Amino acid sequence: MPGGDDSRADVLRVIALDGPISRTHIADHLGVSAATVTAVTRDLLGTGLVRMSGKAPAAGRRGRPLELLEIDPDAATVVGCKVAHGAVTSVLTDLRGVPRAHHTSAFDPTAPDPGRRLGRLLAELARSAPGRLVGAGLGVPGTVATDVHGSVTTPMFGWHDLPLGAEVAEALGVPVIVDNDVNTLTVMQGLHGPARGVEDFLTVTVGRGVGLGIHVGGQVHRGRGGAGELGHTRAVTDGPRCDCGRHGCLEAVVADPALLAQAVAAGLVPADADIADVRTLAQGHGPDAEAAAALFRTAGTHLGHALADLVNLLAPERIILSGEGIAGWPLLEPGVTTAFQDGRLEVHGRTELTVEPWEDDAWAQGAAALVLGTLLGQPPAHVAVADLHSRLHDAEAVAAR
Amino acid sequence: MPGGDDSRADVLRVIALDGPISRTHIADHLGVSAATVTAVTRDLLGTGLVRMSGKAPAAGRRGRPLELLEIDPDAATVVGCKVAHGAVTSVLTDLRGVPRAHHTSAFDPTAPDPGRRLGRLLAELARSAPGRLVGAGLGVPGTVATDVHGSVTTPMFGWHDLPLGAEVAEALGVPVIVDNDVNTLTVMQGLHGPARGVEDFLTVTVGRGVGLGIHVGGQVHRGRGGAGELGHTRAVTDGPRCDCGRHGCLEAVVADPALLAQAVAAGLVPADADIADVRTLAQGHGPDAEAAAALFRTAGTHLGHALADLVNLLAPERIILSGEGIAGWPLLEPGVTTAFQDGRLEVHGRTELTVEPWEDDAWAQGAAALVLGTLLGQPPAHVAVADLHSRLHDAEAVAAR
DNA sequence: GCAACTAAGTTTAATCGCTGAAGGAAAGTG
DNA sequence: CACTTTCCTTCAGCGATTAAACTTAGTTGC
Repeated sequence: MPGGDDSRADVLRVIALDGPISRTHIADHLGVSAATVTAVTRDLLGTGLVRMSGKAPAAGRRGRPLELLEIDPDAATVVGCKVAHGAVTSVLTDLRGVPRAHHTSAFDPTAPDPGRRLGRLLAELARSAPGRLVGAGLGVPGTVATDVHGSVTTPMFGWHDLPLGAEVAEALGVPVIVDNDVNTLTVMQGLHGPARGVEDFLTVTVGRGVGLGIHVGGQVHRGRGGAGELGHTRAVTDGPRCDCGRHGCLEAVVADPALLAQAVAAGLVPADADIADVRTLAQGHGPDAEAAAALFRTAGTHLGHALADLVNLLAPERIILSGEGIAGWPLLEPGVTTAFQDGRLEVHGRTELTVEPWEDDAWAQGAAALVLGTLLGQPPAHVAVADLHSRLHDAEAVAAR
Repeated sequence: MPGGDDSRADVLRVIALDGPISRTHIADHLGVSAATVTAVTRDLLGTGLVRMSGKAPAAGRRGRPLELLEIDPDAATVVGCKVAHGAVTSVLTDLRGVPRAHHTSAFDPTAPDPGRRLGRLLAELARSAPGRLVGAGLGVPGTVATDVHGSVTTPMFGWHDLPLGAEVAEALGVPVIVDNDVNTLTVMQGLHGPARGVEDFLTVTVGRGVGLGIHVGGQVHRGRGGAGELGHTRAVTDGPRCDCGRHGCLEAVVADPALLAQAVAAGLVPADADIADVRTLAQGHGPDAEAAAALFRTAGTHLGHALADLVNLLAPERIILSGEGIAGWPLLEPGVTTAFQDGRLEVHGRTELTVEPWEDDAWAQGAAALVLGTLLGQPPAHVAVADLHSRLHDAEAVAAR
């Protein structure tokens, strides 16, 4: 094989991320010689994973024009999927991570046999794939063990060490990577989002719970599994009781259910209201509106403090704030900004805070990106079925038939 | 050069860390062929960095005996140094990181021109080095910028962007690596301490302040510089004022000065007492002793909570607790253990907490280990003078004369 | 004491990935 | 049409690595 497996994956990655791109630029980008790139791309073109995509004028306006190379979108397909509370959102992407199809299905994670049902659901979806399926990524709430079965523990779903990855992999017949949903979003940021190319950043999501994705040294940090439980760090001494049994957890003071409960308890909204009602109220006028707005401001302050502490601990270049709860950002913003500024040490004053209201699609796209990252040379996360690369080679063999 | 620079450093590292060791074992360890190891070790033996150290019986009790190889302790020397408040503690180590000489000198970091004074001090020490000096590591409190000058900002010393690394490097004529002192201790753990070989662990130090060393993915995490400010995360809502200007910082409730201040304020000890007096009191009997013990218990609870939150965030395999303040461990222990158990999520129940009462020497040894890590193939930290490796090659040239 | 055996370490020829240099290809320029 | 510029390819050579054969240095068993 011309160009070792490493250069191969390197070149493929550059084409996937920065394509369409010329061979000369790939060589510059990777710091290898043009000769190497010629050899490797010849191979990639042969397999059908990569194709030519027209020409562009040379750099100095004269000279031989560039031959642009890009991923063939129809050569291989990856499934990305976010498992949420009543529905799964899925995307089919090509090797660039660009979505080719979207799908949302009702899904009850608490009903029996969720792994096999999800597997069937995705297998059905995968039939419409434009290229050969080479892998699937799943983003789930809860903690994912670092074993080969992609075992998931999600109390909210009643899942305890559910071998989700293995079961879906069996149904699909391709490798499956399972990860915490916040991590999938984090991977997404690093590949296509505002944190593209940033080594150290954090993703914080607010919604039903509070999540944290930790990206350090160019990779998502998972620890021994279950890292990122920002929601269950202590925000308030002797605070309200949290679902986890402890008191004063961040989640118990800033997540949507907590805010809703506070509003109900204060008699601001009826017991059957939802969080959107509280937001609407808070954006109006009058004493009730001000009381509601104050709830958000206080929550924002707690969140801002938590973010400041994260900056003090990890010194990231950037924090990206997302999740459904960010729909209430204008209400949270005053509290967050003030506490975030006050809580940081001076040396960390340059950390940027970005707010990104991602849709569910983005989480699913991140799950696909997780697979792509592994295919394109990043260390694997939780792989449920062996060797993704061999699978890609299979795909090449088929494409080259 | 036989064996690329990479294999060379790999082999040297294995010999340094696991030596005395046979060629066959090195090959197994690195996953390379015996032929490669033969070539590389011949070269290393030629330079004098490595030497033979006897033989050992072969694996199956018969067969040719193993020829053991080890680092020549006299071939090269590294200086490690911890700059503390009234003194610097230094060690000279060989390439294994084993100390060959210790030294402590009075040093006033607040007096003028600290960089040049430290440089002269270390240059004097380095004269007694048994081998050629190849680098120096400095551990300092405060935050170290990620520039090439090893710039340090330590308010306690009145240092603001002091180019400590560059100044010491000029005096010594060798590359100097500067890092936060907790990070040097952390590197030490990973190489020779209880966290040897552990990918993800944390070092927490308690004393004059509260420090945190973050080791993830096999490396110390520094973020954009100044990561690990655990002491200035918020432990108590509306807590006592901290030196940093904020309120309720962990440091303001558990560090030695804070405990002392509390004891003085409660009238338990006179105003000119020190923290050791408070500990002695707390270990006695009577109402004052109990009141003092309660202070430690409360502080321990705050510390335990902070540790639990770190576990929830980062899911490390292990936390190592150290620092001068750990002299009071029997007093802190009840609070720490309870809060640490209560505060962790169930999934993180397996994280181990180890208490290690390191001496100042260990910090200095860690600073030396920082240089060794870089020499032996780990990514560099903050290098003040270019290319450590070329310096090692110089050393080889001399040794091979 | 001497062959037989075993395991460690060395030598050697071949392979592999990569590169520099030279050259070919495709455009614009005068 | 020659000339320049830039991109891409070809090709010989280099250096790191390896598998396989070989040497070395011990123990074991007769």
